[in-house]
Amino acid sequence: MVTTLEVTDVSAGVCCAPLVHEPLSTVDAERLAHTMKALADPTRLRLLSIVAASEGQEACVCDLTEPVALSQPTVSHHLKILTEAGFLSRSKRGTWAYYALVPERLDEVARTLLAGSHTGV
Amino acid sequence: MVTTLEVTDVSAGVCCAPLVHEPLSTVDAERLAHTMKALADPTRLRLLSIVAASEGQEACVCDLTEPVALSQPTVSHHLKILTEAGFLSRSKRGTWAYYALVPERLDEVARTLLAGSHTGV
DNA sequence: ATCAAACATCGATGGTTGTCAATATCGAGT
DNA sequence: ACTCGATATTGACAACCATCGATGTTTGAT
Repeated sequence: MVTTLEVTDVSAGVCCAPLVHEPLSTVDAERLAHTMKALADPTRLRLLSIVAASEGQEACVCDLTEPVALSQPTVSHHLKILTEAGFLSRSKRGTWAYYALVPERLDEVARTLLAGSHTGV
Repeated sequence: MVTTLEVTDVSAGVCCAPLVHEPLSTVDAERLAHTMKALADPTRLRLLSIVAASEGQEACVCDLTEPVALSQPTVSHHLKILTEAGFLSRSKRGTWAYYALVPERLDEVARTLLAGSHTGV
C-alpha cells in the first residue's frame, strides 16, 4: 500500500497582512479575498467542520458525500478549493483520498482578522 | 446639526459557532458563510482597512471613493454589505454618512475560526 | 489482463454578484 | 420654495460560481 503525501503551496501566505492597522495594498486585498472566498460557502464550511470533528481530523471523500447530501464531483470540487486555500491537506492511501485539517492555517487567518477590541474586559 | 446613530441588527450572531469542534448545522453554516462572504471581496477588504486606519476609525463615503477608484454607488453598495454584516456602523452627520469600524465584530469572527493549533509556541 | 471502486476532471447550466449610469432621496443653506 | 451637494436606490449587464451528469484516471483485487 502506497502512501502519498501532497503538500499544497501556501506561499501566497496572508500571514502578515494586518487588515486593521494600515490600508491593504491591492495585491494583499486580492490574496486575502481569495482566501476568504474559500470560507464563504456553507457547504465548504460544513465540510471543514466535519473533517475537523472526525477521527484524527481527517476524512475521505466517501465519508463526506452523504453528510452534505451533494454529488461526489461537487464534494471533490469543494475539497479542492479548501485544499488550495491551505485549510486542508490531501493524502492518498490506496484508492481513498484523505483530507486532513490544517489548523495552523485557520489560526493564521484568524490572527489576520483580529482587531484587538477589549470586549467586556 | 442632527446626529443619527443607526444600530445594525447583529442578532444573527456567529458568536458561538465553534467550526472546528463539532459539525456545523446547515443553518449555522449558512449564517457564517453569509458573514464570510462580506469579507470575500478585495474592494470590501480595502474599504475596511482604510476605515480602520482612519482618524477615529471612521470615514465618510466621499473619503473612500477615490482610494478604491470606483464609482460612488459601488462604494455605497459595499459599505452597505459590510454594515449589514456588522463590521461597520453608520452614523449620519449632516449630509455626510460616516462609517466606523466595529472591531468587536472582527474579533468575534476571528474567534470563530480559531482552531487552537500551537504554532511554534 | 481485466474489472470494479474511489476519486478527479470536463462541459453545461442556472443562479449569484460586482459594476456602472441614471435616478431618487435627503439635508443645508439661500 | 428652490438649489446644490452627498448619499442611497434602481435597473441592466457581464463575469463568476455551485451544481450536476458524463467521462477519465488510478488503484487494488481477481
